Amino acid sequence: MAEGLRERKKQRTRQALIQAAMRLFEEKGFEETTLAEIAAEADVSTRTFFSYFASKEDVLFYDAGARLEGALARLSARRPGDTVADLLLQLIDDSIGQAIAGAGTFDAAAVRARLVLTVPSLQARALHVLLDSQLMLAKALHEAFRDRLTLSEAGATVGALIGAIMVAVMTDVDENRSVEEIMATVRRAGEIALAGLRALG
Amino acid sequence: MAEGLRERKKQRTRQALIQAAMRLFEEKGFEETTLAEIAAEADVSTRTFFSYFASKEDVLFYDAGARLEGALARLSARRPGDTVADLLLQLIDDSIGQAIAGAGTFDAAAVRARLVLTVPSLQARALHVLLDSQLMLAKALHEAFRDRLTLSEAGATVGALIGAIMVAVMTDVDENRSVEEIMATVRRAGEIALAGLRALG
DNA sequence: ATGAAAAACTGCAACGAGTGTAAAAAATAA
DNA sequence: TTATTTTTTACACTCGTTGCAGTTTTTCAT
Repeated sequence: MAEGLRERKKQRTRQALIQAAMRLFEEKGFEETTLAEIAAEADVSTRTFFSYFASKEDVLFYDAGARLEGALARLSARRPGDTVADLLLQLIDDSIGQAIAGAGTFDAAAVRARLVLTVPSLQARALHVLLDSQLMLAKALHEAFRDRLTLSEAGATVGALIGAIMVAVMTDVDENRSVEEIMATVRRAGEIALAGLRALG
Repeated sequence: MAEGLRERKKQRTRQALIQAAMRLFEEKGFEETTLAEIAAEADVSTRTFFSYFASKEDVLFYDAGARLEGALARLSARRPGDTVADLLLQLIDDSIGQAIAGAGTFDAAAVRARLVLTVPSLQARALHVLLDSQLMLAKALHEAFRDRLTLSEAGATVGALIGAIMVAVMTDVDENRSVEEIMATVRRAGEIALAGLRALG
């Protein structure tokens, strides 16, 4: 773990950039925050920002990789008795759990959610990140259920579940529904998407 | 229909911009094509481009609005006997039909498909356009089946169907599957996503 | 037709994101 | 310490995008 000073310093710079960016995005909005400001706040040159993140948008999704890793681990830890639907619904529960857990303190997830809902370019980027995740999840699901699901079928399954939840939640958001209502919608969307799976076996 | 010279000229300029852009994207790639080149090819100033399209990416999706209109019309033309699943699968058939119909001549859809699959920013933008469409479709589906589907449920249904197809197709694309295989996957994904709907009634 | 009003187009200046490059600074290994 | 490797920095440049002010084109009432 002791990776040497160089590595530690890089992690510190990365964290500084993330925190500076999140703070500024929260405070003045995404488009109103300039890259120069983020770099200044993190005390590095503007150029250096780009050796840590490929774009201004990427900072916001700094933990996407870790999140995905967790989900993939869940899938590969499938126990013989688990059904496809059970395993996937577990993933959803996990995500909701994480969201609730982070509801105290300074919540990066909340800032991100607000930004993604209001800034078109961020929404687009979020969808792109989500698609990549779904492809990986599909692969993992296929591995976990080699006997029952082709890769395409695993893709359809993951896509149906995530797609159902995402669109249902967005309609709720458009209608200014409360958090409780949205949570209920997530459940219901999961049912709708996976009911077929149970029916088809 | 005769909207006057002004309107006709605007349509011509719009078409010129679209064709110039598509030709250049096809020829040299999206990122390699500069806005100045597109404008020059269409014989307008760079500045004028932006009174027709909000961004370079938007040109590629010039027909998204019309496509969506068509789908929405289909939904509102629901006849009393139609089930939700039938109506939605009809939409899918329509889209496939259009894709095949356009397979001759200079195919804008094919160019767009290739670009969307290879240029990350375009993929993100496409997903964003698709999400918006899904939200509208959900609203229309809700209107068409007021008695049976809440708005959230309509969202979940549309999201499940489109999500299933999209992710399944993308896994196929990643695996270099043939067009025939992909078409089969679309069918199968539709089944998986909507089987639950039939089961739930 | 003619001139005023509205709409569209243009050139120009400016800003910010992102990239290539070469030099400076910092960390590592010897 | 010195030599080597990695990281950071400054600088210059391209490109997408926007605001603005002035010019051209179309419309429309007379």
